[in-house]
Amino acid sequence: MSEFQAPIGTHDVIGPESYEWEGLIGTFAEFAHRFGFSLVISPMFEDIGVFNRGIGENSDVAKKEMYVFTDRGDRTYALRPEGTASVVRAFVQHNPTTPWKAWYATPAFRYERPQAGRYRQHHQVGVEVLGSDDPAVDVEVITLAWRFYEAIGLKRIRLLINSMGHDECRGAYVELLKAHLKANVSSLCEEHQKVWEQNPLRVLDCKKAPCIEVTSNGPMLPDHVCAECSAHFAKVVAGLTSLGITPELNPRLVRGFDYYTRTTFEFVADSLDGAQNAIGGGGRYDKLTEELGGKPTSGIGFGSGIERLLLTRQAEGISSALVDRSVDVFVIDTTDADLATSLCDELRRHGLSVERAFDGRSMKSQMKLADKSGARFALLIGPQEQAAGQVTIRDLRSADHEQAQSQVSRDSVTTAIFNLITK
RNA sequence: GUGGGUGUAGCUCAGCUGGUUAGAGCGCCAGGUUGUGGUCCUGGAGGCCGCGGGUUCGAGACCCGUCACUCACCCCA
Repeated sequence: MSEFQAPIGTHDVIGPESYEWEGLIGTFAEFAHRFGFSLVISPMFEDIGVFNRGIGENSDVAKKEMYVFTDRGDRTYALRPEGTASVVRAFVQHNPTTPWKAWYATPAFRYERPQAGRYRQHHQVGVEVLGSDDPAVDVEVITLAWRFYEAIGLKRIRLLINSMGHDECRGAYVELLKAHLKANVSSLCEEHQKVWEQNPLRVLDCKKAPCIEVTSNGPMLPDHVCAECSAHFAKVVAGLTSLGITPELNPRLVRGFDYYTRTTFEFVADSLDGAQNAIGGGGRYDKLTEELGGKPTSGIGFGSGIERLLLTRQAEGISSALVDRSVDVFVIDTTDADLATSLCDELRRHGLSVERAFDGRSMKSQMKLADKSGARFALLIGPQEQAAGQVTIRDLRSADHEQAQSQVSRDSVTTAIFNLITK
Protein backbone atom coordinates (compact mmCIF):
# COMPACT_ATOMS: atom_id res chain seq x y z
CA MET A 1 0.00 0.00 0.00
CA SER A 2 1.60 3.23 -1.09
CA GLU A 3 1.73 6.23 1.19
CA PHE A 4 -0.26 8.45 -1.15
CA GLN A 5 -3.35 7.41 -3.02
CA ALA A 6 -5.77 9.18 -5.31
CA PRO A 7 -8.25 11.13 -3.14
CA ILE A 8 -11.56 9.55 -2.14
CA GLY A 9 -13.88 9.12 -5.05
CA THR A 10 -11.25 9.88 -7.67
CA HIS A 11 -9.40 7.46 -9.88
CA ASP A 12 -6.47 7.31 -12.24
CA VAL A 13 -7.15 6.22 -15.76
CA ILE A 14 -4.13 4.43 -17.19
CA GLY A 15 -3.50 2.28 -20.23
CA PRO A 16 -4.98 0.18 -21.64
CA GLU A 17 -8.23 1.53 -20.18
CA SER A 18 -7.24 5.02 -21.25
CA TYR A 19 -7.42 3.93 -24.90
CA GLU A 20 -11.17 3.66 -24.42
CA TRP A 21 -11.21 7.20 -23.11
CA GLU A 22 -9.26 8.47 -26.08
CA GLY A 23 -11.64 6.68 -28.39
CA LEU A 24 -14.75 7.88 -26.63
CA ILE A 25 -13.72 11.52 -26.47
CA GLY A 26 -12.40 11.35 -30.02
CA THR A 27 -15.68 9.94 -31.27
CA PHE A 28 -17.60 12.65 -29.45
CA ALA A 29 -15.35 15.34 -30.92
CA GLU A 30 -16.00 13.91 -34.37
CA PHE A 31 -19.78 13.92 -33.94
CA ALA A 32 -19.74 17.40 -32.42
CA HIS A 33 -17.83 18.54 -35.49
CA ARG A 34 -20.30 16.86 -37.83
CA PHE A 35 -23.13 18.70 -36.11
CA GLY A 36 -21.32 22.02 -36.34
CA PHE A 37 -20.14 22.48 -32.77
CA SER A 38 -16.79 23.94 -31.77
CA LEU A 39 -14.77 23.11 -28.70
CA VAL A 40 -14.96 25.38 -25.67
CA ILE A 41 -12.46 25.13 -22.85
CA SER A 42 -13.41 27.12 -19.78
CA PRO A 43 -11.91 27.18 -16.28
CA MET A 44 -12.63 24.28 -13.99
CA PHE A 45 -13.52 26.64 -11.18
CA GLU A 46 -15.74 29.69 -11.20
CA ASP A 47 -17.05 32.30 -8.83
CA ILE A 48 -19.43 30.32 -6.68
CA GLY A 49 -22.26 32.57 -7.82
CA VAL A 50 -22.05 31.14 -11.33
CA PHE A 51 -23.11 27.76 -10.01
CA ASN A 52 -25.43 28.93 -7.27
CA ARG A 53 -27.46 31.01 -9.65
CA GLY A 54 -26.99 28.59 -12.46
CA ILE A 55 -28.09 25.33 -10.98
CA GLY A 56 -30.19 26.87 -8.19
CA GLU A 57 -29.23 27.37 -4.58
CA ASN A 58 -31.87 24.91 -3.49
CA SER A 59 -30.58 22.05 -5.59
CA ASP A 60 -28.89 19.22 -3.71
CA VAL A 61 -25.71 19.77 -5.65
CA ALA A 62 -25.42 23.41 -4.61
CA LYS A 63 -26.47 22.78 -1.03
CA LYS A 64 -24.20 19.97 -0.06
CA GLU A 65 -22.09 18.68 -2.91
CA MET A 66 -19.99 21.59 -4.15
CA TYR A 67 -16.26 21.82 -3.66
CA VAL A 68 -16.03 25.38 -2.39
CA PHE A 69 -12.78 27.10 -1.54
CA THR A 70 -11.38 30.53 -0.88
CA ASP A 71 -8.23 31.58 -2.70
CA ARG A 72 -5.42 33.74 -1.38
CA GLY A 73 -7.24 36.85 -2.53
CA ASP A 74 -10.30 35.91 -0.48
CA ARG A 75 -12.40 35.11 -3.52
CA THR A 76 -14.91 32.30 -3.11
CA TYR A 77 -14.74 29.77 -5.88
CA ALA A 78 -16.22 26.36 -6.54
CA LEU A 79 -14.98 23.50 -8.69
CA ARG A 80 -17.48 22.99 -11.46
CA PRO A 81 -20.15 20.44 -10.50
CA GLU A 82 -21.49 20.26 -14.07
CA GLY A 83 -20.74 21.68 -17.48
CA THR A 84 -23.52 24.04 -18.47
CA ALA A 85 -23.16 26.98 -16.10
CA SER A 86 -19.54 27.67 -17.08
CA VAL A 87 -20.31 27.57 -20.77
CA VAL A 88 -23.21 29.97 -20.36
CA ARG A 89 -21.02 32.26 -18.25
CA ALA A 90 -18.48 32.23 -21.10
CA PHE A 91 -21.25 33.00 -23.57
CA VAL A 92 -22.42 35.98 -21.58
CA GLN A 93 -18.87 37.25 -21.18
CA HIS A 94 -17.86 37.03 -24.86
CA ASN A 95 -21.24 37.59 -26.49
CA PRO A 96 -20.50 35.59 -29.63
CA THR A 97 -22.84 35.58 -32.61
CA THR A 98 -25.76 33.23 -32.29
CA PRO A 99 -26.65 30.50 -32.52
CA TRP A 100 -23.52 29.59 -30.63
CA LYS A 101 -22.83 25.88 -30.66
CA ALA A 102 -20.17 24.66 -28.26
CA TRP A 103 -19.00 21.24 -27.08
CA TYR A 104 -16.82 20.27 -24.15
CA ALA A 105 -15.15 17.41 -22.35
CA THR A 106 -14.48 18.15 -18.71
CA PRO A 107 -14.14 16.77 -15.22
CA ALA A 108 -16.97 17.59 -12.82
CA PHE A 109 -16.70 17.61 -9.04
CA ARG A 110 -19.29 16.72 -6.46
CA TYR A 111 -18.67 16.01 -2.81
CA GLU A 112 -20.65 12.86 -2.16
CA ARG A 113 -20.03 9.30 -1.06
CA PRO A 114 -18.62 7.32 -3.95
CA GLN A 115 -20.46 4.30 -5.24
CA ALA A 116 -20.67 2.18 -8.37
CA GLY A 117 -20.61 4.60 -11.29
CA ARG A 118 -20.50 7.61 -8.99
CA TYR A 119 -17.40 9.61 -8.20
CA ARG A 120 -16.27 12.84 -6.61
CA GLN A 121 -14.48 13.64 -9.82
CA HIS A 122 -16.25 12.28 -12.85
CA HIS A 123 -16.02 13.32 -16.46
CA GLN A 124 -18.55 14.52 -18.95
CA VAL A 125 -18.81 15.28 -22.60
CA GLY A 126 -21.56 17.62 -23.67
CA VAL A 127 -22.81 20.42 -25.87
CA GLU A 128 -24.69 23.69 -25.53
CA VAL A 129 -26.55 25.80 -28.08
CA LEU A 130 -27.23 29.41 -27.15
CA GLY A 131 -29.46 31.83 -29.00
CA SER A 132 -32.29 29.89 -30.60
CA ASP A 133 -35.52 28.45 -29.29
CA ASP A 134 -36.32 26.68 -32.54
CA PRO A 135 -37.54 23.17 -31.70
CA ALA A 136 -35.29 21.96 -34.50
CA VAL A 137 -32.37 22.86 -32.24
CA ASP A 138 -33.76 20.62 -29.52
CA VAL A 139 -34.03 17.87 -32.09
CA GLU A 140 -30.47 18.44 -33.28
CA VAL A 141 -28.99 18.35 -29.78
CA ILE A 142 -30.81 15.17 -28.83
CA THR A 143 -29.96 13.60 -32.17
CA LEU A 144 -26.28 14.33 -31.67
CA ALA A 145 -26.37 12.50 -28.36
CA TRP A 146 -28.29 9.61 -29.85
CA ARG A 147 -26.03 9.18 -32.88
CA PHE A 148 -23.00 9.38 -30.63
CA TYR A 149 -24.38 6.61 -28.41
CA GLU A 150 -25.00 4.53 -31.52
CA ALA A 151 -21.46 5.15 -32.72
CA ILE A 152 -19.94 3.84 -29.50
CA GLY A 153 -22.03 0.73 -29.85
CA LEU A 154 -24.80 1.27 -27.30
CA LYS A 155 -28.06 -0.44 -28.09
CA ARG A 156 -30.13 -0.71 -24.95
CA ILE A 157 -30.70 2.99 -24.42
CA ARG A 158 -33.95 4.84 -23.94
CA LEU A 159 -34.72 8.52 -24.30
CA LEU A 160 -37.09 9.94 -21.70
CA ILE A 161 -38.53 13.34 -22.45
CA ASN A 162 -40.84 15.89 -20.90
CA SER A 163 -41.66 19.55 -21.12
CA MET A 164 -41.31 21.72 -18.05
CA GLY A 165 -43.07 24.64 -19.66
CA HIS A 166 -41.72 28.17 -19.65
CA ASP A 167 -41.46 30.57 -16.76
CA GLU A 168 -45.14 31.41 -16.46
CA CYS A 169 -46.93 28.20 -17.20
CA ARG A 170 -44.45 26.27 -15.12
CA GLY A 171 -44.91 28.73 -12.28
CA ALA A 172 -48.66 28.34 -12.48
CA TYR A 173 -48.28 24.57 -12.51
CA VAL A 174 -46.01 24.59 -9.48
CA GLU A 175 -48.68 26.50 -7.57
CA LEU A 176 -51.25 23.89 -8.52
CA LEU A 177 -48.89 21.12 -7.51
CA LYS A 178 -48.10 22.81 -4.22
CA ALA A 179 -51.78 23.09 -3.40
CA HIS A 180 -52.26 19.43 -4.19
CA LEU A 181 -49.26 18.37 -2.12
CA LYS A 182 -50.32 20.55 0.78
CA ALA A 183 -53.70 18.87 0.82
CA ASN A 184 -52.03 15.48 0.92
CA VAL A 185 -48.92 16.09 3.00
CA SER A 186 -49.63 13.31 5.43
CA SER A 187 -49.75 10.79 2.59
CA LEU A 188 -46.32 11.63 1.21
CA CYS A 189 -43.20 9.60 1.93
CA GLU A 190 -41.41 10.37 5.17
CA GLU A 191 -38.75 12.56 3.62
CA HIS A 192 -41.00 14.58 1.36
CA GLN A 193 -43.40 15.32 4.17
CA LYS A 194 -40.63 17.56 5.42
CA VAL A 195 -39.15 19.04 2.27
CA TRP A 196 -41.93 19.03 -0.33
CA GLU A 197 -42.28 22.79 -0.15
CA GLN A 198 -38.64 23.54 -0.97
CA ASN A 199 -38.79 21.94 -4.38
CA PRO A 200 -42.21 20.51 -5.09
CA LEU A 201 -41.21 19.27 -8.54
CA ARG A 202 -38.84 16.77 -7.01
CA VAL A 203 -41.74 14.96 -5.40
CA LEU A 204 -42.80 13.95 -8.92
CA ASP A 205 -39.47 12.19 -9.28
CA CYS A 206 -39.74 10.32 -5.97
CA LYS A 207 -39.68 6.57 -6.41
CA LYS A 208 -41.49 5.77 -3.17
CA ALA A 209 -44.99 4.38 -3.39
CA PRO A 210 -46.74 6.99 -1.20
CA CYS A 211 -45.43 9.90 -3.29
CA ILE A 212 -46.27 8.16 -6.55
CA GLU A 213 -49.77 7.57 -5.26
CA VAL A 214 -50.28 11.21 -4.29
CA THR A 215 -48.80 12.70 -7.44
CA SER A 216 -50.62 10.45 -9.86
CA ASN A 217 -53.89 11.83 -8.53
CA GLY A 218 -52.63 15.37 -8.89
CA PRO A 219 -51.90 17.75 -11.75
CA MET A 220 -49.34 16.62 -14.31
CA LEU A 221 -47.07 18.99 -16.20
CA PRO A 222 -48.11 18.16 -19.79
CA ASP A 223 -51.72 19.07 -19.00
CA HIS A 224 -50.78 22.49 -17.72
CA VAL A 225 -48.09 23.91 -19.97
CA CYS A 226 -49.31 26.73 -22.18
CA ALA A 227 -50.32 26.27 -25.79
CA GLU A 228 -47.06 27.68 -27.08
CA CYS A 229 -44.89 25.37 -24.98
CA SER A 230 -47.13 22.49 -25.86
CA ALA A 231 -46.74 23.18 -29.58
CA HIS A 232 -42.97 23.55 -29.17
CA PHE A 233 -42.81 20.22 -27.41
CA ALA A 234 -44.95 18.52 -30.05
CA LYS A 235 -42.53 19.68 -32.76
CA VAL A 236 -39.57 18.31 -30.83
CA VAL A 237 -41.24 14.94 -30.40
CA ALA A 238 -42.33 14.85 -34.05
CA GLY A 239 -38.86 15.81 -35.25
CA LEU A 240 -37.19 13.07 -33.25
CA THR A 241 -39.74 10.51 -34.30
CA SER A 242 -39.21 11.35 -37.95
CA LEU A 243 -35.54 10.47 -37.52
CA GLY A 244 -36.35 7.13 -35.98
CA ILE A 245 -35.48 8.28 -32.48
CA THR A 246 -38.56 7.48 -30.48
CA PRO A 247 -38.79 9.38 -27.22
CA GLU A 248 -40.69 8.03 -24.23
CA LEU A 249 -42.92 10.74 -22.84
CA ASN A 250 -42.46 10.82 -19.10
CA PRO A 251 -44.57 13.45 -17.34
CA ARG A 252 -42.66 12.82 -14.10
CA LEU A 253 -39.28 13.64 -15.54
CA VAL A 254 -37.84 16.63 -13.70
CA ARG A 255 -34.15 17.11 -13.29
CA GLY A 256 -31.88 18.07 -10.44
CA PHE A 257 -30.95 21.53 -11.62
CA ASP A 258 -33.38 24.41 -11.40
CA TYR A 259 -32.51 26.01 -14.69
CA TYR A 260 -34.47 23.78 -17.00
CA THR A 261 -37.45 25.06 -18.98
CA ARG A 262 -39.49 23.45 -21.72
CA THR A 263 -37.75 20.40 -23.22
CA THR A 264 -36.15 18.19 -20.60
CA PHE A 265 -34.68 14.80 -21.33
CA GLU A 266 -32.63 11.98 -19.95
CA PHE A 267 -30.94 8.95 -21.45
CA VAL A 268 -31.12 5.76 -19.43
CA ALA A 269 -29.21 2.55 -19.99
CA ASP A 270 -31.28 -0.57 -19.38
CA SER A 271 -28.11 -2.58 -18.91
CA LEU A 272 -27.14 -0.62 -15.78
CA ASP A 273 -28.71 -0.91 -12.35
CA GLY A 274 -31.48 1.52 -11.66
CA ALA A 275 -29.62 3.59 -9.12
CA GLN A 276 -27.07 4.91 -11.59
CA ASN A 277 -28.61 4.19 -14.95
CA ALA A 278 -28.72 7.80 -16.17
CA ILE A 279 -25.95 8.09 -18.73
CA GLY A 280 -26.83 11.53 -19.93
CA GLY A 281 -29.35 14.28 -19.57
CA GLY A 282 -30.13 17.81 -20.45
CA GLY A 283 -32.73 20.22 -21.60
CA ARG A 284 -33.63 23.74 -22.45
CA TYR A 285 -32.74 26.58 -20.10
CA ASP A 286 -34.30 29.75 -21.39
CA LYS A 287 -33.74 31.79 -18.22
CA LEU A 288 -30.19 30.82 -17.35
CA THR A 289 -28.46 33.45 -19.46
CA GLU A 290 -30.35 36.20 -17.64
CA GLU A 291 -29.56 34.64 -14.29
CA LEU A 292 -25.91 35.03 -15.17
CA GLY A 293 -26.31 38.64 -16.22
CA GLY A 294 -26.74 38.29 -19.97
CA LYS A 295 -29.44 39.35 -22.39
CA PRO A 296 -32.42 37.03 -22.53
CA THR A 297 -31.14 34.16 -24.65
CA SER A 298 -32.59 30.72 -24.90
CA GLY A 299 -30.33 27.75 -24.64
CA ILE A 300 -30.28 23.98 -24.65
CA GLY A 301 -27.68 21.33 -24.05
CA PHE A 302 -26.85 17.96 -22.60
CA GLY A 303 -24.07 16.29 -20.71
CA SER A 304 -23.12 12.64 -20.58
CA GLY A 305 -20.92 10.86 -18.06
CA ILE A 306 -17.84 9.21 -19.56
CA GLU A 307 -17.44 6.67 -16.75
CA ARG A 308 -21.05 5.60 -17.10
CA LEU A 309 -20.86 5.38 -20.87
CA LEU A 310 -17.90 3.05 -20.53
CA LEU A 311 -19.72 1.07 -17.84
CA THR A 312 -22.67 0.74 -20.18
CA ARG A 313 -20.46 -0.53 -22.99
CA GLN A 314 -19.14 -3.13 -20.57
CA ALA A 315 -22.61 -4.03 -19.32
CA GLU A 316 -23.83 -4.48 -22.89
CA GLY A 317 -20.84 -6.70 -23.58
CA ILE A 318 -19.39 -4.49 -26.30
CA SER A 319 -15.79 -5.50 -26.82
CA SER A 320 -14.86 -3.67 -30.02
CA ALA A 321 -12.20 -1.06 -29.35
CA LEU A 322 -13.12 2.60 -29.81
CA VAL A 323 -9.71 3.41 -31.20
CA ASP A 324 -6.80 1.43 -32.61
CA ARG A 325 -3.73 1.92 -30.50
CA SER A 326 -1.71 -1.02 -31.73
CA VAL A 327 1.95 -0.69 -32.59
CA ASP A 328 2.95 -1.01 -36.25
CA VAL A 329 6.63 -1.79 -35.93
CA PHE A 330 8.98 -2.90 -33.17
CA VAL A 331 12.66 -2.15 -33.73
CA ILE A 332 15.16 -4.62 -32.30
CA ASP A 333 18.74 -3.48 -32.06
CA THR A 334 21.49 -5.64 -30.58
CA THR A 335 24.43 -3.60 -31.83
CA ASP A 336 26.18 -1.24 -29.51
CA ALA A 337 25.75 1.61 -31.99
CA ASP A 338 22.12 2.36 -31.06
CA LEU A 339 20.97 2.19 -34.68
CA ALA A 340 17.40 1.92 -33.41
CA THR A 341 17.24 5.60 -32.57
CA SER A 342 17.50 6.88 -36.12
CA LEU A 343 15.42 4.05 -37.58
CA CYS A 344 12.58 4.70 -35.12
CA ASP A 345 12.69 8.39 -35.88
CA GLU A 346 12.54 7.79 -39.62
CA LEU A 347 9.54 5.47 -39.38
CA ARG A 348 7.73 7.73 -36.92
CA ARG A 349 8.21 10.72 -39.18
CA HIS A 350 6.43 8.70 -41.83
CA GLY A 351 3.48 8.25 -39.54
CA LEU A 352 3.98 4.79 -38.12
CA SER A 353 3.63 3.81 -34.47
CA VAL A 354 7.03 2.46 -33.53
CA GLU A 355 8.24 0.90 -30.32
CA ARG A 356 11.67 -0.31 -29.27
CA ALA A 357 13.48 -1.71 -26.28
CA PHE A 358 15.99 0.02 -24.05
CA ASP A 359 18.68 -1.02 -21.60
CA GLY A 360 20.62 -3.32 -23.91
CA ARG A 361 18.40 -6.35 -23.64
CA SER A 362 19.18 -9.62 -25.35
CA MET A 363 17.78 -10.53 -28.76
CA LYS A 364 15.42 -13.02 -27.20
CA SER A 365 14.21 -10.53 -24.65
CA GLN A 366 13.60 -7.90 -27.31
CA MET A 367 11.67 -10.39 -29.41
CA LYS A 368 9.43 -11.09 -26.44
CA LEU A 369 8.76 -7.40 -26.02
CA ALA A 370 8.01 -7.09 -29.71
CA ASP A 371 5.49 -9.89 -29.39
CA LYS A 372 3.82 -8.34 -26.38
CA SER A 373 3.60 -4.95 -28.04
CA GLY A 374 1.27 -6.46 -30.61
CA ALA A 375 3.40 -5.05 -33.41
CA ARG A 376 2.80 -6.47 -36.86
CA PHE A 377 6.49 -6.31 -37.82
CA ALA A 378 9.79 -6.55 -36.05
CA LEU A 379 12.85 -4.92 -37.60
CA LEU A 380 16.10 -6.55 -36.58
CA ILE A 381 19.48 -4.93 -36.61
CA GLY A 382 22.30 -7.04 -35.22
CA PRO A 383 26.00 -6.99 -35.97
CA GLN A 384 25.42 -8.90 -39.22
CA GLU A 385 22.88 -6.41 -40.55
CA GLN A 386 25.03 -3.57 -39.35
CA ALA A 387 28.01 -4.86 -41.32
CA ALA A 388 25.94 -5.43 -44.46
CA GLY A 389 24.03 -2.16 -44.21
CA GLN A 390 20.79 -4.11 -44.02
CA VAL A 391 17.76 -4.60 -41.83
CA THR A 392 15.83 -7.84 -41.31
CA ILE A 393 12.07 -7.48 -41.56
CA ARG A 394 10.08 -10.10 -39.75
CA ASP A 395 6.33 -10.62 -39.88
CA LEU A 396 5.28 -11.38 -36.33
CA ARG A 397 1.93 -12.79 -37.34
CA SER A 398 3.61 -15.68 -39.11
CA ALA A 399 4.50 -18.82 -37.20
CA ASP A 400 7.13 -19.87 -39.68
CA HIS A 401 10.44 -18.39 -38.68
CA GLU A 402 12.26 -18.66 -41.98
CA GLN A 403 9.52 -17.60 -44.36
CA ALA A 404 8.53 -14.68 -42.21
CA GLN A 405 11.84 -12.96 -42.70
CA SER A 406 13.39 -10.93 -45.45
CA GLN A 407 16.28 -8.53 -45.65
CA VAL A 408 16.35 -5.12 -47.22
CA SER A 409 18.95 -2.41 -47.36
CA ARG A 410 18.85 0.13 -44.56
CA ASP A 411 17.90 2.87 -47.02
CA SER A 412 14.81 1.12 -48.29
CA VAL A 413 13.32 -0.04 -44.99
CA THR A 414 10.54 2.54 -44.86
CA THR A 415 9.44 1.84 -48.42
CA ALA A 416 9.53 -1.88 -47.81
CA ILE A 417 7.43 -1.61 -44.64
CA PHE A 418 4.79 0.49 -46.33
CA ASN A 419 4.62 -2.01 -49.18
CA LEU A 420 4.03 -4.82 -46.70
CA ILE A 421 1.45 -2.92 -44.68
CA THR A 422 -0.67 -1.90 -47.64
CA LYS A 423 -0.49 -5.36 -49.14
C1' G B 1 -24.39 12.29 6.33
C1' U B 2 -26.38 6.73 7.66
C1' G B 3 -25.69 1.34 7.18
C1' G B 4 -23.34 -3.56 5.27
C1' G B 5 -18.87 -5.99 3.27
C1' U B 6 -13.50 -5.92 2.58
C1' G B 7 -8.12 -4.45 3.41
C1' U B 8 -2.06 -10.31 2.74
C1' A B 9 3.25 -9.70 -3.66
C1' G B 10 2.13 -5.37 -9.62
C1' C B 11 -3.01 -8.25 -10.33
C1' U B 12 -6.67 -12.21 -8.53
C1' C B 13 -6.76 -14.53 -4.12
C1' A B 14 -5.24 -19.01 -0.19
C1' G B 15 -3.65 -18.79 4.82
C1' C B 16 -8.12 -24.26 9.13
C1' U B 17 -10.02 -23.25 15.98
C1' G B 18 -3.44 -17.63 17.33
C1' G B 19 2.36 -21.45 17.04
C1' U B 20 8.88 -21.64 13.54
C1' U B 21 12.22 -18.42 7.89
C1' A B 22 4.08 -15.80 4.96
C1' G B 23 1.88 -19.09 0.10
C1' A B 24 -0.41 -20.10 -5.08
C1' G B 25 -1.76 -18.65 -10.03
C1' C B 26 -0.98 -14.77 -13.45
C1' G B 27 2.48 -10.84 -14.44
C1' C B 28 7.76 -9.26 -14.18
C1' C B 29 13.27 -10.55 -14.71
C1' A B 30 17.04 -14.23 -16.15
C1' G B 31 18.44 -18.87 -18.20
C1' G B 32 17.29 -23.62 -21.39
C1' U B 33 25.06 -23.20 -25.57
C1' U B 34 26.32 -20.53 -31.63
C1' G B 35 21.78 -13.66 -32.89
C1' U B 36 14.91 -14.77 -33.11
C1' G B 37 8.57 -14.01 -30.06
C1' G B 38 3.88 -16.58 -29.20
C1' U B 39 4.02 -23.15 -26.21
C1' C B 40 7.02 -25.70 -22.59
C1' C B 41 10.89 -26.33 -18.56
C1' U B 42 14.18 -24.21 -14.63
C1' G B 43 15.61 -20.38 -11.49
C1' G B 44 15.01 -15.37 -9.42
C1' A B 45 13.24 -10.64 -7.70
C1' G B 46 9.14 -8.68 -5.17
C1' G B 47 5.16 -8.38 1.14
C1' C B 48 6.73 -3.71 8.34
C1' C B 49 -0.20 -9.14 6.08
C1' G B 50 -3.65 -0.78 5.41
C1' C B 51 -2.07 2.08 9.96
C1' G B 52 -2.00 2.70 15.57
C1' G B 53 -2.81 0.53 20.14
C1' G B 54 -4.29 -3.79 23.19
C1' U B 55 -4.75 -9.20 24.84
C1' U B 56 -0.94 -13.27 24.82
C1' C B 57 5.02 -16.78 26.15
C1' G B 58 3.59 -15.99 20.91
C1' A B 59 -0.97 -12.06 16.42
C1' G B 60 -1.67 -12.01 9.26
C1' A B 61 -5.47 -14.43 12.38
C1' C B 62 -8.57 -12.22 18.55
C1' C B 63 -10.23 -7.03 20.71
C1' C B 64 -10.48 -1.50 20.24
C1' G B 65 -9.57 2.65 17.34
C1' U B 66 -8.35 4.81 12.75
C1' C B 67 -7.73 5.29 7.52
C1' A B 68 -8.93 3.44 2.82
C1' C B 69 -11.64 0.58 -0.73
C1' U B 70 -16.42 -1.30 -2.01
C1' C B 71 -21.79 -1.76 -2.09
C1' A B 72 -26.52 0.35 -0.68
C1' C B 73 -29.75 4.72 0.88
C1' C B 74 -30.15 10.11 -0.64
C1' C B 75 -29.10 12.50 -5.18
C1' C B 76 -27.08 12.45 -9.63
C1' A B 77 -23.52 11.65 -14.71
